[in-house]
Amino acid sequence: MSGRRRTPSPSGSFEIVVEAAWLYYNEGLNQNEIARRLGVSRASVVNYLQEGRERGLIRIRLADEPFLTHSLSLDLQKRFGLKAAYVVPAGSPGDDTATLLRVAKAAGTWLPALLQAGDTIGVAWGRTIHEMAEGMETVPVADCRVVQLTGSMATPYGFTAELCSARLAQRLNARCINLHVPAILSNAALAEALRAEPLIHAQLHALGDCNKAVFAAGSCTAESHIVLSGIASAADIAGYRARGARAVLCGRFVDEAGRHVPGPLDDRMIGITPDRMLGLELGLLVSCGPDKVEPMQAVLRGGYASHIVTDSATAQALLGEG
Amino acid sequence: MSGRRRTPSPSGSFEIVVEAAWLYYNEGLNQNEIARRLGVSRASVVNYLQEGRERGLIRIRLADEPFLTHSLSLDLQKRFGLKAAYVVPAGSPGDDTATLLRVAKAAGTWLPALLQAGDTIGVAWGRTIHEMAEGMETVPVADCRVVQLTGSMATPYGFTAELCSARLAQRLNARCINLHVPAILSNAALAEALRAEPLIHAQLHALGDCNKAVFAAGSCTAESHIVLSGIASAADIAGYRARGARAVLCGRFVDEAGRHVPGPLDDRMIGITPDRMLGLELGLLVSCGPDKVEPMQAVLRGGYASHIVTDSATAQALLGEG
DNA sequence: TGCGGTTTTTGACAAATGTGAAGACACCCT
DNA sequence: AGGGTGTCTTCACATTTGTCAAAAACCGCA
Repeated sequence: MSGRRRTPSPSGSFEIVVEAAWLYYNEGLNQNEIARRLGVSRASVVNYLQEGRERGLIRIRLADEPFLTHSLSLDLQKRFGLKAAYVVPAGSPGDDTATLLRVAKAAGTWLPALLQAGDTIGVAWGRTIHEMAEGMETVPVADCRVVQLTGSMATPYGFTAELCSARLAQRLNARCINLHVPAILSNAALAEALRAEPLIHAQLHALGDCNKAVFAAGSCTAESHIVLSGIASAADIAGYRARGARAVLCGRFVDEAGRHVPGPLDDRMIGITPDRMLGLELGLLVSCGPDKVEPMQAVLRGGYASHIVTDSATAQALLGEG
Repeated sequence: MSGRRRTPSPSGSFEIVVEAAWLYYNEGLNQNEIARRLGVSRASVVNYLQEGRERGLIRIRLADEPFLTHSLSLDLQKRFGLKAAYVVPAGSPGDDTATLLRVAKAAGTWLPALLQAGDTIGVAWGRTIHEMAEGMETVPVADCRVVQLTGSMATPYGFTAELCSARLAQRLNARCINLHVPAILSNAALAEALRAEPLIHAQLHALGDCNKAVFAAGSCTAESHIVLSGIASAADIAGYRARGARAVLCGRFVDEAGRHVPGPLDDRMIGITPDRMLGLELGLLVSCGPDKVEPMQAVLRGGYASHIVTDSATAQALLGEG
């Protein structure tokens, strides 16, 4: 749990680390007894255990059940026709970052249970998704692919669409299929030309192989990610909003019922379209925060999600209105 | 991990337990910080965490990988054509009970990963199997059934075939199909009559639905379980052994190549036969100890197992001879 | 409102765990 | 052989965690 420790290197024999960890976690001995049995000082036992934790030998997690069977979970499930809803406690209200990290963490621990060997998982872009991939443990999924659902974009934050998918792929020991093009081009002709490029074409084609997807709901306001990252201008947003857009899903605008709201940007964008995100085996919506309530509702009504991860305050808000 | 604690009851709100556990295990705060945040004494935090552990909210386990990728594991896998081999460190040599508990524990943590929704799991009888079921955490598997592969028997130990399957079913939240008849009758006619009983017949029929099985290898000697529990006499064993029997699999005798060795007891026994244990999706052999080396080799050669759990000393012995 | 009985919380102490600097050890290079 | 270099271990101390008995809060009931 606590901070860095131990002398540098990866240490000699792993055997003894395993033995110490076994005695400590499986047999419940304390460090003194272990030290005696192994014939080393207790401090060494501390080091072995530390190394075990660092190397991922020791896995500590909270059970999923309490979060899945919470009354808010069941309500969300029923209201929006979901297969399951993971609701984490909101924690300190006001601290949006803390809550976001909780939701991301929860998504990261839950995700492996939702995957199977052979899956192809589409991944969207966003802070939550990024934190999810970053913070999760490595859990190999056999014969698995991760594909990037949207093109790249200028990054006002420290992460990119590539990073989201690459990191997740790494965590799952999956092959990563990136989409090495900008999310938006300055004109439709160029976008069209790029889409026709063999390499890009193949990558876009791979999107059709996705049987599962992980995404967030983006807000459709002047402060949204999509504006800050330069995909759309505040004017664009205003225009879309006037035409009913209430959420952003993988860069595309959708209205309050989750229907795609086409517009001037579509032709210039490269990435998955909403129609292709319907009917997947798994659609995992990972989002939270008061500003995401409206977009989440839109995405949920559109039927894009079969599963959701959020916090209790957001869940309450989702259920409260309408 | 440590001993009993806390005042009796199941405590009021679970919310705060979850919150404390989240802060402690997911966010790495120490108990003082948590106490401050929650506005309670640190002692209360200790109690919440204790309760979380008791209620199964907090799951601590060692990763499977090190045990599956150990060189002995790979050797076993290759030598006996297994899909995977879980080899735990032998620990204190000479202390057979300690090793058996390790193997049982390992089997219990590994098993859920080998199961899927919809499985029907056949379960044999034995100390190892019993300890496995007893010591494992509850991990619900959807739409799952556990069936008892052998009839019941007098119990010189504290457990029965019923208990093995019942407890495992409980751990997996599975339906349990018991076989409420003696494993052995005093004469073939009676056994025949029992087998024809509608209720028993249906239960025996259910054995055919098993797609997975968990079993141990029994030794074929005068000291074996099968003698101590009164199924066979020392004389029976001697006879079978003279005819090549080297192991006991679910109460039936098999030779060094794992072929069924028929004999006088078969007609009087009620339970699965070796031929029906071949070709399952999963055959999990869980055994260890020097006396089990010969029987395990027989069972492995017979192709009954696709997966195995054992300790490193036993693994070495299995590989060493022949 | 006051009173047994019970559950929950807490403060003070005890035990277990974590840390940093110093020491031991092995290995390699000359 | 000698000395440098890096790893691994250990000692002495700091921090964190666990325990117990006593106090506080709670609850139903007269």
